[in-house]
Amino acid sequence: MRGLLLDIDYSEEETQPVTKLFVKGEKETVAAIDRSFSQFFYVEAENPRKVEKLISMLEVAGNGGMIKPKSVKAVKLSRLSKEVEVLRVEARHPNDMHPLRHKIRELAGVKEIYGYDIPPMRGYLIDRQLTPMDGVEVTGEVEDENGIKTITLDSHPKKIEIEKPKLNVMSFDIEVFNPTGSPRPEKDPIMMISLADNRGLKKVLTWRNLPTDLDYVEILPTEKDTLKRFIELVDEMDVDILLGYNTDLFDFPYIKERAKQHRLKLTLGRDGTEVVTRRRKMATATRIRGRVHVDVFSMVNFLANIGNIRLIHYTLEDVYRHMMGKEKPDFEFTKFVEAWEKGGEHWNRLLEYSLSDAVATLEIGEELLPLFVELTHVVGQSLFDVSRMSAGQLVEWLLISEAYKRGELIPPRPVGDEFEERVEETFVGAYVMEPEKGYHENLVVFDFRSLYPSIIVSHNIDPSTVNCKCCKKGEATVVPELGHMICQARRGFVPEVVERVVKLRGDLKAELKKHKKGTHEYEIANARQWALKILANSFYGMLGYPRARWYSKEGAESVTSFGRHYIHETIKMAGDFGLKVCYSDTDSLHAKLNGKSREDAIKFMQEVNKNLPGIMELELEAFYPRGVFITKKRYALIDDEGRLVVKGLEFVRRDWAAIAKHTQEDVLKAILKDGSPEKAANIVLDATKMVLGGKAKLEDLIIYTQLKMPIESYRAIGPHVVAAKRLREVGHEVEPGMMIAYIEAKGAGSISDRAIPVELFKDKEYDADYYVDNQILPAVMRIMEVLGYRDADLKFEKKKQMGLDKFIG
DNA sequence: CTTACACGGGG
DNA sequence: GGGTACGTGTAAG
Repeated sequence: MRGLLLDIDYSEEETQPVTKLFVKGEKETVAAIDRSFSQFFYVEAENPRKVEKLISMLEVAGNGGMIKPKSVKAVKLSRLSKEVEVLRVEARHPNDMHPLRHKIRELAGVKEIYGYDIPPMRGYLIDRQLTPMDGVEVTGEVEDENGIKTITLDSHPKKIEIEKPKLNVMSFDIEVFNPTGSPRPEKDPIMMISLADNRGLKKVLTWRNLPTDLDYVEILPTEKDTLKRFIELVDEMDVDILLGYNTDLFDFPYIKERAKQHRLKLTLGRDGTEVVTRRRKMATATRIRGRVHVDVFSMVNFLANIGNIRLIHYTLEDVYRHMMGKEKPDFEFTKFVEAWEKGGEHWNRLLEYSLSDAVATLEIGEELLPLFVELTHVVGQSLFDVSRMSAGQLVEWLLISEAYKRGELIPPRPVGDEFEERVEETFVGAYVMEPEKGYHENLVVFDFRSLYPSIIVSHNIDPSTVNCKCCKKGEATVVPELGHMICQARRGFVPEVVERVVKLRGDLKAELKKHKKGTHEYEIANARQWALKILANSFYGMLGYPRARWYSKEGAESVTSFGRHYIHETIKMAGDFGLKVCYSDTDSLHAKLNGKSREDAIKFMQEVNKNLPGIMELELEAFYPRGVFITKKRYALIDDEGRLVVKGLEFVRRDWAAIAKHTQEDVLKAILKDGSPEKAANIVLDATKMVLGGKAKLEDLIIYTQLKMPIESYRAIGPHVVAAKRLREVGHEVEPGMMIAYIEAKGAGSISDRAIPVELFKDKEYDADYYVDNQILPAVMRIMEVLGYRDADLKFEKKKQMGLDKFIG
């Protein structure tokens, strides 16, 4: 059978490890079963022959029996490009890997062990050279099992070229009952589940029978039936990719708990299996066998981390506005209970809002999936994994795969002292210019994104080439300022891979010109070149990341040293051309047009590019009509479409009062949208006047902070802890996870002493000074002070009015 | 001054 | 698979 390798899964059947490939063919999706893969690692030893003998006789007690290696044999590989003979040890079972490695580590003469920290699924893909989301051919015996056709492989699956089938993409979203502020999965039901797919399906499943005229609403008898219907629809629609927004951290864990309460198995798997949630300390991810669960938020977050999307907040609403240029309805989470209980127009709006979340998630997902599918192709790991990886992890898995192909040993991930030592190692990073603080108009931003990959390639920077022993004096390249010697006799592994990525991208950019924008071919080639660009730009970060396998402090600092050299040159050229550079960070250059036209700016860029060596290229990021620069790494810009680009200012969060958040937002808009710092100053004055005059609405003063532990566990008694105690005193049930909503009251004592839960605030007087001095002013002052305002200028006081009017003209 | 705790996305 | 998420903010102590 030939088809698309949608996903891969590893499990155990009667203690035998089994790898399952889910292959989407023209007619159906099958599970191909491979029982032939064994995990392995390599042992480097002083005397390989002797150690080989020791290993072959090895027996370790563990896993309820005696563990023996499946096989051991000597092979010739390379380590940092130098040939080395090592022993390949295969394990009968993945669980044997750990005890075997530890026992072997203790054998006399063993120097290092490689490749033990590659999980079976990933190792399988690398060893078999398969690419998920790409063509595969499987052969073997067919049988039906659990409702899915199964093929027991009789040979290794083969990577092939295929016409890509259209995938069934569905998005979903849940709304949950939240009477205590934050919903408690053990108690609070799921009110509704919305679904949208790429074939026009739009549905809201709910179990509350309130009048509504919305035709996409399907009413079910109970919450359990609603969940069952969701599972049924996923199966019926034969979903390949299931999308959600923050579903890893919220929806799936929540649904799982609700299903547990109802003793319902969440059998979303294509083979009828339950979803598997891997709960890790900080991240959880839910896997659905035979389908790919993609959390759109994690893709968005990835693009935010690499600087491709820059927003103040990454809510679905904000991301949708930014990416699709459309508004979606909003619904206050504090109004959920009322809508659920009382129905009416609120109920209709809640249903609409819920569906709009699923629709927006689908649209954003469809926009981003091509990129992540291409990353999957290049990196060679599953879409499920790739969509959740950081840029550094992507590069690392690409390198692991490339290393394996070349017979290069995979360095272990650094642990313990090695990691600690690396953290201690600091080096001079990129050049960041002190910005010309304040408000500017007519800005152009260039970036040098390909700077670091070009440096790595053209200067051959690799863990093995910095200060190598092989080059004679005069042969190696000398790094500016640092004096490191870079080997020129031997090509490094990292630059070789970077070069391949960069070259592939160059080819694609040429191919792109052959296609018309908007055609399928163009979109695919464009996603692919984008993927390659992201990867190329991530190698440097990896070199300097203490947890990276191919870490090289000397390599990383050599890259930044060359980088500083080039950016300084470019800044100088911009100045000579007549642009006024007001900020620069690493590989970017922000300049005022300074009377020049946009065309002139582009001419300048072309001029620079003419004189740059190799693949190095200065690119136009965008023109920005207005901007305000605050400090290094903190600035805000507005583009031609009126979109705000905010860097380093996103410090107003839910544990801040709404009045502070709104004032900060309004201030930024006044400065950037209206170009009026004066208007911004007046906004702050009005806000402080209102608060000091006792006129603020209580709901704008509420601070939401989550109680993360039982009250007794707190050593530092913060305001939300005191507020929670007060709630408990009047008989409320207080438990970890609850959102505490409180207001600061006027009076004596610390902030904590005066934190009153909203429910108990009643006729109390709020602490106006706190809201002005600790909420509004800190939120806006960073911005306002670079515009020449002091906090006293923005705090409404009667006696100062006269002077201030004069000041702001 | 150091230490403790919370934020993000979701509802 | 496994893990030290991660960088930055306020208030308590």
